[in-house]
Amino acid sequence: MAETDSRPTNFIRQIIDNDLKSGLHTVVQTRFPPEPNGYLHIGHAKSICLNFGIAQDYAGYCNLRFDDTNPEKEDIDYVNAIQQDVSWLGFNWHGKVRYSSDYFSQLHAYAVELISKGLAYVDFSTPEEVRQLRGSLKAPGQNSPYRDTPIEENLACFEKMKNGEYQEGQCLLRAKIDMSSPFMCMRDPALYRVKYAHHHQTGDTWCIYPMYDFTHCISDAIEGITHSLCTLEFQDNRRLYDWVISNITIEATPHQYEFSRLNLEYTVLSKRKLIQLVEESHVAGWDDPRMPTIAGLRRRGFSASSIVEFCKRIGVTKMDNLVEMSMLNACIREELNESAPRAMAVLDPVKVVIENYPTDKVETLFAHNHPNDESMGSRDIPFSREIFIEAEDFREEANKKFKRLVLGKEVRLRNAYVIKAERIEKDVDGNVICIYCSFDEQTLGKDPADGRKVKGVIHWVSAAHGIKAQVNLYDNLFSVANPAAEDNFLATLNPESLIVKQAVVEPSLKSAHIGQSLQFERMGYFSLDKSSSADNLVFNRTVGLRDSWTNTDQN
RNA sequence: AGGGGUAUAGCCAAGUGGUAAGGCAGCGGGUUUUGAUCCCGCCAUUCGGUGGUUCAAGUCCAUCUACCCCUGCCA
Repeated sequence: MAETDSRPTNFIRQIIDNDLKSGLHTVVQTRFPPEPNGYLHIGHAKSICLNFGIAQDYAGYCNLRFDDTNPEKEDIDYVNAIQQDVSWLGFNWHGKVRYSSDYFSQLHAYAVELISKGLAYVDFSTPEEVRQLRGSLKAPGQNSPYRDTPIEENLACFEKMKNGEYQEGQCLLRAKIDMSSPFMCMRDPALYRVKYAHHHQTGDTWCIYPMYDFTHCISDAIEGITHSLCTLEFQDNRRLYDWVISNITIEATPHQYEFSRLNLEYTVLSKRKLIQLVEESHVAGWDDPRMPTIAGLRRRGFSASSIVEFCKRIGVTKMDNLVEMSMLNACIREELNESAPRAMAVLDPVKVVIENYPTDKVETLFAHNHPNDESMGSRDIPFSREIFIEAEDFREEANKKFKRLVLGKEVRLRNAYVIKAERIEKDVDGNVICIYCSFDEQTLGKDPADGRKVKGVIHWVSAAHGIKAQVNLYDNLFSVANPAAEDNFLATLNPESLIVKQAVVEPSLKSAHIGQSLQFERMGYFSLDKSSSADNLVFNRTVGLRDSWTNTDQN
């Protein structure tokens, strides 16, 4: 298992340590609050690990709450998928699943309280007028003409809003705060808007829906959340969060703390962009193995523990960041190196005929399933006169740096004999279609008796016994490190993010199960795709092996 | 004079006045029937810049610079 031993330390945990020490809190309560408008991605995993991780380490609680205040963008399919992903990552939420919509009645009552206190009003300005009067970053805004409507009239109007007597966009409930505040979100922010939309939880009960800023803080307070953790872009909103809590009658005083969101090289992590990739079919779906979604990573072959480990390694700060993909890859490699059984698969087969090997002979060779772990057992591998090797493992001529098969030279067949390339056959285009070799029958399980050194080792599969399999090789979805910074991120999609190979794999792989991870020796780690069937194996490459040779200019 | 934030190695990130952790990447070397793994070693005289306080500053003060966020009836 890939796992660092120490507990994470970050500024949020330090705040909690202090709150516990000072007696401000005795129990820590957090929450993970996704909006069900898309699938969870690795950025959410960071937040999940932070919130649930804190609950675990401090013997507190973490709620799962769907922030479902905008029915137009949300869907029940997403709420189901999100629950699956959180569970798959290995976390258990406290009690039942919560929904902001559970609190619609209470939220409504708090809105009425604000109106009654003269702290909120119904504005009949058009969206355009509201925008005009808001002012700009440099200039203060101006009060709405509806700002001084008497309390009783506001109460009546809000009641009409709730009863469906106004059209969408005709009016909205606004907090009465300060139109000249340097915080734009404090310039009389919208609290409720009219929406005749069907809600996945509340159906058609409501035609007015509360805004995020009004809903989130109150939901936190209702649930007894002590530390409400969100990302940096909500820092300004914290003023509104605190304003609402301090102006309504509620006991709890949750506090919001912000950390930086995760940015990962060569991919995008914004819900909007991810939705676009799926809807415009640039990928095969939310669980396309190239997607940075939890579902995509899972199908790619990433384990939950490797994702949790990744989140542990990247830490939690307020610094903007762009994490290298190598960080994520290292987490899964480290784990799979220990846990994945080895096997041999030839992705680009070229035929090898061992001329001095008996025509009809079939030997059953033996191979360890793991080079450093005897407990993982062994398997049988058939060997015969005709085998397939990787096309790139043969060259007619090469310098001494090339430790594979070269015409006239020897190489070791993994788990088998040393062979020597004697001659080749080419097709009309000059492609090598068959390599004729001889083998040294004294070299099974031991070095040549005469002491000659054979440096290279290559993998192979018996031609008569190997089984066909589709192997999907994945590369970065985008060809630039930070696609989100591009004017048109779609223009930087990597056309070679998926390369499909018709491979030949050793027969033992017939018994692999869906989702199983394996190492194809010298090729990388692979996972059996969910589309696989007994007579149609499909493997996804999770990640390649670390390679200090093919990336140099040695070849 | 809009406001809110952030600057420690290629990337991530500890550090909370006492003399720069760790991980990823990279670079040497050893072992190896995976160019993998594993093992050994190297990788910030300096913390965005400049001043200042102090016996002592990445940590405190001043000032400058760069970058991110904020003008949805999205979250």
